[in-house]
Amino acid sequence: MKIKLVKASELKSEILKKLYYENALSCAELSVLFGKSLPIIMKAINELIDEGFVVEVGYAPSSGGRRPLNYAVKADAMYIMAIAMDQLSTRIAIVDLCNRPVAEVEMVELLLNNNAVALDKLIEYINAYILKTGIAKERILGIGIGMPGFVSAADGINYSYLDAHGQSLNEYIFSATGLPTYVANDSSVIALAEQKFGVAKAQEEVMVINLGWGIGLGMIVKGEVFRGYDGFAGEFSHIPLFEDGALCICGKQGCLEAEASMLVVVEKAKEGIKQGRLSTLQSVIDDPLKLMGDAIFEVAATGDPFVIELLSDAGYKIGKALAILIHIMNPKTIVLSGRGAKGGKIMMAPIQLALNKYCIPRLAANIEILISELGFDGEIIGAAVLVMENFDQEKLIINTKRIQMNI
Amino acid sequence: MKIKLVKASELKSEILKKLYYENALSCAELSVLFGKSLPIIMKAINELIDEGFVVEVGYAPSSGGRRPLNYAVKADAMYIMAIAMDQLSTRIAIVDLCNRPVAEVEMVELLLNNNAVALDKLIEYINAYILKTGIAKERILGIGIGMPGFVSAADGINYSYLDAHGQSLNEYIFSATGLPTYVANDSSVIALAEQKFGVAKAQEEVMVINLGWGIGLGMIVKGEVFRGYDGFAGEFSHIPLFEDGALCICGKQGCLEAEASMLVVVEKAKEGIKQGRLSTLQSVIDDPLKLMGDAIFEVAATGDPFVIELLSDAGYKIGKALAILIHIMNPKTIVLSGRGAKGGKIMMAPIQLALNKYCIPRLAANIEILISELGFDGEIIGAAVLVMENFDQEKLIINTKRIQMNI
DNA sequence: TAAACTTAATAAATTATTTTAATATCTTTC
DNA sequence: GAAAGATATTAAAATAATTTATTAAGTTTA
Repeated sequence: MKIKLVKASELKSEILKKLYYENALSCAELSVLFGKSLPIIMKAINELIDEGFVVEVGYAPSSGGRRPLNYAVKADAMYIMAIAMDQLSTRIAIVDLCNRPVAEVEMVELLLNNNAVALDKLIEYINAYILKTGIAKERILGIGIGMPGFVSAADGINYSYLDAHGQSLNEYIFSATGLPTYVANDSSVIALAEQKFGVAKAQEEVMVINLGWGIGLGMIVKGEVFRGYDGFAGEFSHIPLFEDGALCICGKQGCLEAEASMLVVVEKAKEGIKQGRLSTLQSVIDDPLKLMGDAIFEVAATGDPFVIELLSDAGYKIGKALAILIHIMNPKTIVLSGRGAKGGKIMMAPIQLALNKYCIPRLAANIEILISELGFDGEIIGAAVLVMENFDQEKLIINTKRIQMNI
Repeated sequence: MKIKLVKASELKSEILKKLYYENALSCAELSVLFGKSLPIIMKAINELIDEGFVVEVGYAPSSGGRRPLNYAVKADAMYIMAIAMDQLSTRIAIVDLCNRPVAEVEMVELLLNNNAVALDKLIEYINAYILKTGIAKERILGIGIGMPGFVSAADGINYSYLDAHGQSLNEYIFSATGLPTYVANDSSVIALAEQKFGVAKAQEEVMVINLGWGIGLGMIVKGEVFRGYDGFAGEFSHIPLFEDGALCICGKQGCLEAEASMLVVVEKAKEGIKQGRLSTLQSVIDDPLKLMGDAIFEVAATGDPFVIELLSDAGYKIGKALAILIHIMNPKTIVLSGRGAKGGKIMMAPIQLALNKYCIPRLAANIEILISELGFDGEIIGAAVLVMENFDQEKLIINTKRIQMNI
């Protein structure tokens, strides 16, 4: 692993971040990781222990000498509020520094589309949840929010939903809750989670496909989330893919999303069953969208031919789009994530088929396609990571005082 | 501009690189650029002067105080061998540290396709050129080579041409010439040139389109050339773009290259004229490919309707491909470069037309499309940059000795 | 036109970092 | 199972970097 250059003044917060991501490390390991001498790492670690952020967690196995003492973040030193939104509903959680929820994750209905009060509703839910869990705001490091739409994480603006009258959502929510807030596109948040805690851990070149009601793309480039110049990179689902495809909500024809998203699969399923196709789905055909979506994966697992046909068709189309992505990005790994990751196993074969057809063999040869193990939790974990990514020395100092004041 | 963290042991070579890119800088500017204190920059600069790499170049205008003393690289301290290859011919140059050729640039015929002796021929040409110019090898920093094909710059291997029996081209050419050698894909080399010395100077998110016999893509991501995991990123011209397009040399159908490359434009021109289309191109229809290509741009500039129609058609198709690229990468700038950049002006309108049709408006809105001013020199300059990108403290020390030995 | 204000370069003092050496603890090998 | 080799931690010495203060040189403004 290449060493990460950090300024001396940022060393302590960078060590804390590293421990958050890596769980447990020894001083010697941190020394090589940061390219700093042992004494200076030692000093930083001891200060972090005194400040209540880090604890010793026993000895690691020896590799031929004295056993190294491992250090880890103190899980309950601080908490992180992690929020995962989609067009229909929003999940709210507070997790500790080991990403474990400290209270039940709450799911609330919150329609984003054409909803002028969505933002204020969200803030209500946030404040209510904090109150309910009884956790002091001073112990919460910040709020991370993954949300659909054209989101500029740098500016904190979502150009599609949650209008804060041109103001930054980060600032708006901060002033309404008192907590530092960071928003980002849902797919980029899921990519963060997969690269820090998921199947793509520590990998440098990863494309994470967010299979949901739409089809999103979170990109990891050179080991970091890539968002492009305006923050809109990874707008994968609306590239012109099929010459005479279905009409898309974006107004264009032939978008991937209009051909292969979970929404389309559900609708095709309904359509097919109405026209007499046999399927065990028949019993849930009048259920709301969300339940129908869940049912599809259950039924697929039991081998329902019609559903498998639908998922295969979607998979092949996703594969064609992936072929384009691979040509441009040449990633090492592609991760199928999001709520639709459950169907990943079934889609794998048609995706590979499409890659064989549309990819230059040399490019497709070494591609590794993985299915997320974080699944539905990915966006929550990613939202927490988002807060830690923005953690710096300044915040370390602020929160040190809070811990010592024993709030 | 954000500061660049460097290890103390690499400071001098990093300063030298910076001066190479920026032409002239004061100590105070370097101090903020590297986030180091003035005394330490001062010390490094004075050492570089003593070693013969840097010279004072007069005072910069004052911004309200004492006028800063500017420093620049000593242009003739060292030389760089820069080589630009395409499938048919190869240009060889030796440039000084201001990228000025110190002898006439030589163009030699060198077919890459199915040519087992191409590599050894290249080495012959290299050695002969050095001999001819009379420059001591010890004064040449290294050889940078831009070449078509699937090139892994990291491994120094071209999987398409110039087979060195699995060995690294970098090493093979080094052992045959005694000069450190760095190869890279031609389009990525052109992108380097555009970002360091061209219209995309210092920009962070740039897509450089290499319009040539094929259509290449060099990507600048986060201010650096992006090559992907295996080094094959930017394989732009073979994405599945047109459902029933022309057959491509890659074996697939509907590739951009098979529809819009200069090769295709030339062939369509010949075809059209044979079928009776009127054009001032008529007189050169039996000329070799290269001359015909040059003629196309000359004739286009005079307003030949048939040629403009052909270029517009190609432009529209390139625009459709750019739409895909923009959706995925969200760049700030797109640069039309390579030998076909001369036709950029004419292609601009149809490209914009295609973007309007195929791009989500928000993404296309702020895109800046520029035409290269480096033109045909781009690849040569980029090849020189490639050598400087690989310049480090170790090489600085080696070459300091050489300069002091007065070779 | 001189005083006040900026900016740049240099020197000395202070602070921070790394090396080196010493010690503690564990694994391997004879 | 003791001695040799390896790794981790701690302490002291040596080195390096930054801050601060000072001098120099130029601009702006009253």
